[in-house]
Amino acid sequence: MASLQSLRGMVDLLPEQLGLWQHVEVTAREQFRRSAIREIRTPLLEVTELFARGIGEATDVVGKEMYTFFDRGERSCTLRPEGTASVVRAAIQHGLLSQGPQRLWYGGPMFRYERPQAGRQRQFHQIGVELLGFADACSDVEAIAVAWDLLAELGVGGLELELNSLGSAEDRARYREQLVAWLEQHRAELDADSQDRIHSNPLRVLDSKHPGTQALLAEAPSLASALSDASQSRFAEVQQALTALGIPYVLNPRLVRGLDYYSHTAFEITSSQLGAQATVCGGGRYDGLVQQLGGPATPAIGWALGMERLVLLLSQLKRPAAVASALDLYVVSRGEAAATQALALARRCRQAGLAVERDASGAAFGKQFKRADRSGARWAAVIGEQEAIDGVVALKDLRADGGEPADRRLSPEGLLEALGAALPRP
RNA sequence: GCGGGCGUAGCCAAGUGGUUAAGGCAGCGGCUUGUGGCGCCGCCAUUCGGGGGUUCAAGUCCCCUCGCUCGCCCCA
Repeated sequence: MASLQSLRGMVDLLPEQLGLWQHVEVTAREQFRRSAIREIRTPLLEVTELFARGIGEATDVVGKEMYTFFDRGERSCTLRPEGTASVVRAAIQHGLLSQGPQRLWYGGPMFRYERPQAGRQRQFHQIGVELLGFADACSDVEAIAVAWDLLAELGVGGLELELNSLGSAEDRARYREQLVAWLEQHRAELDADSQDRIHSNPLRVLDSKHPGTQALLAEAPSLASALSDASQSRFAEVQQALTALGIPYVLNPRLVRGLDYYSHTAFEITSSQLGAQATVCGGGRYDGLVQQLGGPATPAIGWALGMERLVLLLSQLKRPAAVASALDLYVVSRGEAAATQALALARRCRQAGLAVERDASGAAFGKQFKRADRSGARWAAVIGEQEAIDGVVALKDLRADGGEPADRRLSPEGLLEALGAALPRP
């Protein structure tokens, strides 16, 4: 293969596919606008330390999945593997939090060095929401509802909301001790991966898919029983609010999530139609992160949604979202003088708001009309040698049946007027 | 990082050791130098991801390599 290719796991998005993407983006923007959530954009590249401190040194993301390199100033830089740490960094850096709670969303590419598979790429795209400075249980549910309603609005069905509580930082620390002690006692019975995680990331052992380990875990101390009374009643509040909003959920006590910063509410929205990578949207509460990154103590909740996975679901739908506004006008011409007039006409019509394509081939009219037909345009404007001399254009309705020559001859302004009347104006 | 599957044209794809690499879509040209959708005709892979080997003979078998893909892992 002599020609150059994109890097493994880095995919091109072609015009044909982008109709769906743009539909998602427009719908999401509208959902955020209604939800009083404002956009924030942060750099794709950050100092490595941000992610190491924010996400956690022991996590897989930081430990083995980051695109990290030294720049010319010998600073260690990393392509962002997720969005939350950057948003929090930006909020701290610009004093946003001293202006009160922040309701923010972001979107764009993320990078993780993993083996690609269905629903997993090295460069992928997320849309995410971060509510900074919101402590109450209803805010957790508000965040979840924004995601849930966005997916509903897009018409994605068959989704499941999985829910768990990781408790407060103290609960988690206490439980961690219990769990490590128990795991140590049963070390020999665990699978190799889980053995490695006993000290580095014991909670993840709970989510092991190894059948033997799972069977054994039935006997392990449970996270739920380690929650303080306050944490438990907080979790109950979240569940009540979800019920009040009519959002169905299932409790998943094994849901711990891979990033260190989560506490209390953790959730994932999954689909059975995505293959092994079933999570479309995942998130949770991260009350400690802002302070950990040097900001004021700030409770927060957020989520991220995988664009590729969402688009995958959408493209499986029977009724794919209506895309691509067709062309209004296709301009056909023949001869040098006509080409200039065709260009001028196309430009004039574009200035008036019409979608116009001009055939630049100079080929036989038969060919040009074939392309005009395929372009999906509603009308064709014809400028041949005779029209060029007379300073007129012939207008032809491409939705009419036959192949008879266009008979309406109009001045350019007359054509504009005729089309303006025929087309619905926004 | 570890397993499985697969690489034939822009896309889909037949071909399972015998030599002229089916077919379809798209594209291009013509029937039709000034008028589209249908139809018909023609063109479009000196070569089967790349390299080496076995053989009289390799797209077909073997080895290596690159890539894609699915899964493990992890997560969006």
